[in-house]
Amino acid sequence: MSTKDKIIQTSIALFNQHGERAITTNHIASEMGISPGNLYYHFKNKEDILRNIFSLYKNHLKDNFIPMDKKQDVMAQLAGYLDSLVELMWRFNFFYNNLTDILSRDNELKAQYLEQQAQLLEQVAAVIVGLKYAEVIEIDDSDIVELAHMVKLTVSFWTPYVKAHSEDGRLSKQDIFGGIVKVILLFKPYAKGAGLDQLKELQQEYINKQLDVEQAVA
Amino acid sequence: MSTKDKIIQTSIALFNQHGERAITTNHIASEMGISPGNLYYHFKNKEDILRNIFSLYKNHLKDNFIPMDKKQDVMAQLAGYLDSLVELMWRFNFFYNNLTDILSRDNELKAQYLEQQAQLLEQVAAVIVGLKYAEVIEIDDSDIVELAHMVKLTVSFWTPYVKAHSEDGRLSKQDIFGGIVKVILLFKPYAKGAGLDQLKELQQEYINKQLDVEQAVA
DNA sequence: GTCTATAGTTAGATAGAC
DNA sequence: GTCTATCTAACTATAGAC
Repeated sequence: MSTKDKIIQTSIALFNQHGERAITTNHIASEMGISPGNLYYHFKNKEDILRNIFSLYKNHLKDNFIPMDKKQDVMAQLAGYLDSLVELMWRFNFFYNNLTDILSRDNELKAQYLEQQAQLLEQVAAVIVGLKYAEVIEIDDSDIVELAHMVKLTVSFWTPYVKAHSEDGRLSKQDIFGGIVKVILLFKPYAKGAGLDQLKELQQEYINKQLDVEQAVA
Repeated sequence: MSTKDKIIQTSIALFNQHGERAITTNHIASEMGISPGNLYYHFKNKEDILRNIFSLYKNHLKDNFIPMDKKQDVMAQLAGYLDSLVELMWRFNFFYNNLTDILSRDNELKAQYLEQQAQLLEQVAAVIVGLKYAEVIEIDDSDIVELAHMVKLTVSFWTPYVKAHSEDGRLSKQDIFGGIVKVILLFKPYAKGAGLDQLKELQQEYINKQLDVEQAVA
């Protein structure tokens, strides 16, 4: 791995462990065993590192949140989206913990974030519409965007919520599954008939993952 | 107002405007026209100020989130709780924006927060139970705590969510009403019959407040 | 591409006079 | 209770050698 990539990966790991605020460029360099000067050869400043991390975040969503295929099984696609969200919430959890601060310090990043989130809202709304047309759920059209916001809010802030409620402020991968259980909870009261049973089953899968002690804490 | 109280009020105002991270003890003193030394006469350090602000937060909830009276109108009591949440979300919005950081820096505050939030969870669950017994909503007992968590998550992180999505990163009091609309949205799909109509009406009230340009931006 | 050394800045906090 | 002066520590970033 190139030094540049290693700086990005080390930064993500340290930010997730200790929080973006607590980690300085010196900490990152020190953890890697390189000099601060070398870090600044590869990145203009800390914001430059954060922008590169955000690119990874964007790409993850671009690669995994592809539009629904109406000919395929809707529930299987939903499960795929939820799995990709698990990865997102785990890998970039530091980002949500300091979202307001990070965005307020960098207007360019903020602009990118706004654009990306607007697109994500569309995509989430499209999934809800897909569930509606597949008759998994029944929902007024006027509530679709509102529900999409709630899904986004939950995905974004589940990890800070868990951290705030854990004694040591730490997060395990299993905690993430609890967030997915909450996302499914958002859909569940709109479900009917066979759709309700499917959602309950899917929710139970994530409840099991959440409780599974065998689960690796990567 | 005593200098001590004025420091607390000024801190809240500055933290809400610029974020807790961006505001130093010097900024607070300067804004008040007092010396940094004077500020440190009244407070041991920045965390000491934050603990005092958290006391106000706790007291607000203690005074406004009193247990439901089953003999009184359930919907009226719900409306009262929601109004007190508006105040909470507005007045202490800086706190949620930096929740992870603030709690990770002060173990004593963290302990207080954990205790307070555990109690709040009970109270929110009790309200949901109240809505169920008043037959406003219909919900499985196993979902009540999950839904209570979602209410708490929404109340806590609605303001960071709005800030992250606003061009200038600023928040107006009207934005808060949008969060209450989301809380009601959480209940709505569980509602039935007359209860559904009442919830829709209540939600519409907050939608109107959200859109009302006359609303003061205190 | 990497290092050492360090400049420049700011935040947090204290000492001691009034 | 309030001020001035100041110190320490830490963080960001750069210069210049290798």
